[in-house]
Amino acid sequence: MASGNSNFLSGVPELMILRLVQDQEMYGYEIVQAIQAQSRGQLSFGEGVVYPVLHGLEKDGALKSQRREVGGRSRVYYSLTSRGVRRLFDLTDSWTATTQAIQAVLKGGSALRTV
Amino acid sequence: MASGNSNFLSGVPELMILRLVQDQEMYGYEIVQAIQAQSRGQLSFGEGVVYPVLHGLEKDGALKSQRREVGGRSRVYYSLTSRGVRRLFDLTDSWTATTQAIQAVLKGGSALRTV
DNA sequence: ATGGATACCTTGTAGTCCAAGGCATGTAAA
DNA sequence: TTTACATGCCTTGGACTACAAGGTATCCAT
Repeated sequence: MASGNSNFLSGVPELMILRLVQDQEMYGYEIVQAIQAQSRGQLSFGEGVVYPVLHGLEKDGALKSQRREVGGRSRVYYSLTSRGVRRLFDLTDSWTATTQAIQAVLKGGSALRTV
Repeated sequence: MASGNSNFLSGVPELMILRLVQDQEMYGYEIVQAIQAQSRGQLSFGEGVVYPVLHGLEKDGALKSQRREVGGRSRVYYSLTSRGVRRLFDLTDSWTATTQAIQAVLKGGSALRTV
């Protein structure tokens, strides 16, 4: 049910996916639900968001995939490559820096009052 | 000079603008520089970003404008309407909730380990 | 046998940032 | 004087991205 992801989410799916796959290899459908669960329903990226990002990351060499049959189900498991690890670090840094910068502006002109 | 705003910025210009104009009425060109200054160069939204957002917000009734001549310069000053105040509050809440949700996922499956 | 969950996928649309350009005025340097 | 730069407004075109919607297929429970 959870939906209505109002904005502020550009680039976030990629970051979330890389982070989740860092802990353990996962498949697309699982990732969709993990994001909902771990964000307590706040975030909800549909399969139309997740699958294209997975394919893009694999194409860029940040993820590697492995198709596997589990209980009569065909799943595509993804895991991080060394390149993906680097990418995750970079994105995390970028995320931190960006949110801090935004916070600085939200807080007010403290940077100006330093005069 | 400052540029290279890598991602994570969808909807952020609108939030920044509303927040800045909350403190004092400002004009477009001034806003462009204020964002750079207050974020210490981390954020940099060009005029091609700021002006359309200003026009959109005014069209939505969140901002009201007033053209004024200052030192032979023609400036368009923007200030918040009551609707803009409401919008700023909503966006700020949304921003906070979203970043916290993202943080929760970044931190790890603590939500799952609660089992 | 019907529906729902699982599991993969693609298409089209809409929204947003952004670089690049264009116009006009003031001021300072050359 | 003319050249350049900062100020100040604006729009256009492209590119990216989230998202809804739809499509296929299997399994399980009703």
